[in-house]
Amino acid sequence: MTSLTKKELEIMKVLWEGSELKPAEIQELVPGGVGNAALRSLLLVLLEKGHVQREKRGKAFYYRATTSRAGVFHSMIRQIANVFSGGSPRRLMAQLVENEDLSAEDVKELKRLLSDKEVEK
Amino acid sequence: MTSLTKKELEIMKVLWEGSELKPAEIQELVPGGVGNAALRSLLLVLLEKGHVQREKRGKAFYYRATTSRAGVFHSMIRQIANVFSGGSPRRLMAQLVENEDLSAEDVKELKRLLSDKEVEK
DNA sequence: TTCTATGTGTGGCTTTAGCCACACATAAGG
DNA sequence: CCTTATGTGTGGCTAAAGCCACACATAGAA
Repeated sequence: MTSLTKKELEIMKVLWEGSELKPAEIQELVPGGVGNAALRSLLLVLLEKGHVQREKRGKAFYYRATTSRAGVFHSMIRQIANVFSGGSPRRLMAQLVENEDLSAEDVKELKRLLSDKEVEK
Repeated sequence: MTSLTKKELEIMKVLWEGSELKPAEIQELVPGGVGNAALRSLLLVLLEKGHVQREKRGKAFYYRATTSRAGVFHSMIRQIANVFSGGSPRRLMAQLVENEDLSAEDVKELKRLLSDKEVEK
């Protein structure tokens, strides 16, 4: 899975949330902001990399994501884990518990999720 | 805090683990591998960005990290959270619980960590 | 049918990342 | 003192990221 640059990721974020969109629509939703021509260039790159497909409807191309949000998430997490926790997801999560000050409620919720996980095994 | 590129991050990883090192020493430890001259160029960039300091001892400069591992970790996590969980660390962790198949032992350990967190509040 | 607003394709620009060759400097050992 | 192994500084290269101007195309309204 070819990796995504910062700007490409912003675009994928929009597509993961918005299903089928044409450039002008995507443009307005890109978090960092981007010109129309620049956006279209990036869409072509994403097309080549296989991260999106497009289909002509009327005058415009409509784009949709083809690579899964979860897959990209997973590989980004793995990269971070490699640097900060020797590749271990568990140790990564442990560091998150330490560093990202969670509210008492957050902690409760997470414990609940983990318990569910235990049961379904 | 200026952000780090892939290669710069690899170098910082080495420095976070190795305290005071000269280029030749760093070079051998960089995970992805890198030429000596290339490495030194990157060190100068890191110097300008304020991520490292250096001090001459004998013939060589010895480098050490000045930005904290935890700080960089935090900001990288925040970036990922922005894309994948609306900026919320809790939801990020929830996604990790869902996606990163943890062993039964991992789950237990994490619950324990969370319980500790609860107590110390 | 003609016009126009909306899209597209193309070519090319600037900046940054990443890398390296080569000339010069110098600590430290003989 | 002289040599040499080890570092450094400089200048510059290529590839990729990110961006945009402008000419051409055409769906759909008038």
